[in-house]
Amino acid sequence: MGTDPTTRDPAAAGVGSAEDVLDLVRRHGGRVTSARKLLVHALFDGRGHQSAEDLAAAVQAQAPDVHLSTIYRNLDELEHLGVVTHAHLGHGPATYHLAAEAHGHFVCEECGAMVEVPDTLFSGLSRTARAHFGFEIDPHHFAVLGRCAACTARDA
Amino acid sequence: MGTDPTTRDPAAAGVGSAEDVLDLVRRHGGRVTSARKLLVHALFDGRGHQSAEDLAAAVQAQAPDVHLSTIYRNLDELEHLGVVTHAHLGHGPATYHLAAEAHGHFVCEECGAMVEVPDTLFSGLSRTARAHFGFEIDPHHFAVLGRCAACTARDA
DNA sequence: GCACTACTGCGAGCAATATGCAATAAGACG
DNA sequence: CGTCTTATTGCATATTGCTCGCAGTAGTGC
Repeated sequence: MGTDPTTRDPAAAGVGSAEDVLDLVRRHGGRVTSARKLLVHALFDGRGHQSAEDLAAAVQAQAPDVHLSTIYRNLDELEHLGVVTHAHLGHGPATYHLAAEAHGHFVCEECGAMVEVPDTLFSGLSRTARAHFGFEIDPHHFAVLGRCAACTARDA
Repeated sequence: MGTDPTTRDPAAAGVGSAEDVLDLVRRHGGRVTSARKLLVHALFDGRGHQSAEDLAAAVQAQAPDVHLSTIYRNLDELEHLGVVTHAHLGHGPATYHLAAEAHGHFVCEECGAMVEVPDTLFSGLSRTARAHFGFEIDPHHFAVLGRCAACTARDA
């Protein structure tokens, strides 16, 4: 991956809709269950940074007795398929989103504000990391902490 | 903070030895207990990235019934004093080290290898973050994930 | 020494996530 | 359409990393 915006699994590339994802699941020998269907739709609908619990709530709005562990298991599977990824934005729960929408995050340690950051911002770091350490960074998984503009101003 | 290498709390600056730390603790109205003394020594001795559990083990080698919760409480206090910081290098427990030795981390998602990264590597990102978002990054808290040279080579 | 209270050990509690198991239901096949 | 296979589920329970309340202990100023 690195800063390259394409997804890891070639089969997951070009997955543009919930139906595409479900097709992919089927092609991998998976079954399209109602829980899975609802979860995938929740991922496409509620575009953003949803925790497993958020997603569970969204799914349970349609099918109340889908269990949280089912959500975790399905997120796990979708992650293996390269369709979704999770990111850690702080000390709380992880947030899940479509892999195709991967981007970096800045999170304010003081107020918790979060900024979505285009990958291009990391290209310099990406280059030096590769040059100095042969390391291919993936700037999406962990947020970069710090202090947002507002808090920096207030503290000064 | 940002990429600035000095520590946040001016009182914690120039703390170069376990005794210095204990003095600082005393000056802040804290007591120098045996558990605390051992913990601070463990932090100075086992230079590196130790989890709370590691540190507990080191302390317990001398005083077997120091409880893990005491370790956590003391680490917390030392963190407030600006003497130590913790970093998250992956999905496991946090690692603690002296704040004066702050540095960035690259962690390989595949093999778990960790590279300590000088702050200078982040100066470009630091600049663009400030310029584009007014955001002062602290590149120490969360590791940057990715793939190390060995794994990148093997995968290719 | 003595009192005062920070600190400790302990056990319980918590949030986020994982897992073993028996019951269920996709979906391939006839 | 019925049957069979087995992926998937719901549930309960476990695990991990960390936090908290409490009653007892032990540093420190006097």
